[in-house]
Amino acid sequence: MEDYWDLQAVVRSGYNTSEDFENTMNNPATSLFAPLSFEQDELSAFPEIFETTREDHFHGLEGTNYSPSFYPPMLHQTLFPQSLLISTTTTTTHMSIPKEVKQPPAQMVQRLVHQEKPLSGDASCSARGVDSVIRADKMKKSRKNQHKKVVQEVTEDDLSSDKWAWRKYGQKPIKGSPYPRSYYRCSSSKGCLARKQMERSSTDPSTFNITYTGEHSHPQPTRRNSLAGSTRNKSSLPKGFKANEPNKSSITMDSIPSPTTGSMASSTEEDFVQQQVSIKTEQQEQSLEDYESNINGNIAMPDIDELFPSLEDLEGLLLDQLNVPCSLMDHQQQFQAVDTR
DNA sequence: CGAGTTTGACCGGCGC
DNA sequence: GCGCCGGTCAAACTCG
Repeated sequence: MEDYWDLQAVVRSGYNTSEDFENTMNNPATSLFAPLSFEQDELSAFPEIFETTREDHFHGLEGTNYSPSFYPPMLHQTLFPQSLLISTTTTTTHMSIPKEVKQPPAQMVQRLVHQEKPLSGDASCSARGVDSVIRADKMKKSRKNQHKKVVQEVTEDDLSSDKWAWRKYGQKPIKGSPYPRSYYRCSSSKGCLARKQMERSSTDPSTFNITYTGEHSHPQPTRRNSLAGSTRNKSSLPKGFKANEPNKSSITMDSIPSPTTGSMASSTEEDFVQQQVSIKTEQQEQSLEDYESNINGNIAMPDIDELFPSLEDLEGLLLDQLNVPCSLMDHQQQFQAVDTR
């Protein structure tokens, strides 16, 4: 049961208040999928979670009917099995769902919310010649870009799932960390302001803390590292990071944890359901990525409703395969009611 | 030859 | 004002 703490953290992060969360936990249908209940002191142990609002997730999708947080936890985990990492201009959310969900919350919930200070106004450039002024101005522009920040903790396997093309432009030793931090910028488009910082976690060297700043000014490449002739950074691991590390293959759906692991006996029926849901998950993740990248690229997009299964479909899936009656429409209405408050 | 990486230098922010 | 620190630049280098 305790294996689900992170699941609840993710789901809870979609609620505006702890009260909303508790209400949902008390709903019989929802609690069916979220059997674990937190003690009050456990809830208060992670106040930062409640600072994260639904708008933080899937930023840019406002105004659409899409509202992923109303899925009950089991479905939420199934549909969005990895990190929810969308930030607004003022708040950054870091939600990491590890493949092995065995660790206590304190070890896993790290930096949840960042508040970036606005840059101080007219930082005058010390005159070291025209080049310095131009350079400083460039730097100022790029640093202005940092007001949007997304922090992600990933395993080495997940590094290869980054579909953007990055070019390394620096590496620095960081005080307090035995591992250097690498700096990358998007190499797909010249004017793209997207940046990425990668640093091996000092607490868990098998994972990396990745910070994304800025936004891509272009659609996502159809395939990762799709630059012509570029084969040099396939592993996405800088030299210093690769010591004793074999090249990892791309993430597969097989590696994504089952939401039922550890709490339900395995069976062929469940395997079938998991398989079907995994297929949907892969399609949905790709759809969401495409949608987000195309928003950035100002490309006309189909209605968001076309990208995800209807609630009726999901209800049918639950009923047919798990024999679990559940009214997701009620959940949606419940969360819409919360939204309008 | 083009694209990515390495690495020392430079810059601005911040705390003292 | 000074020094530390993180982020960036850019020349040199590497690789396919």
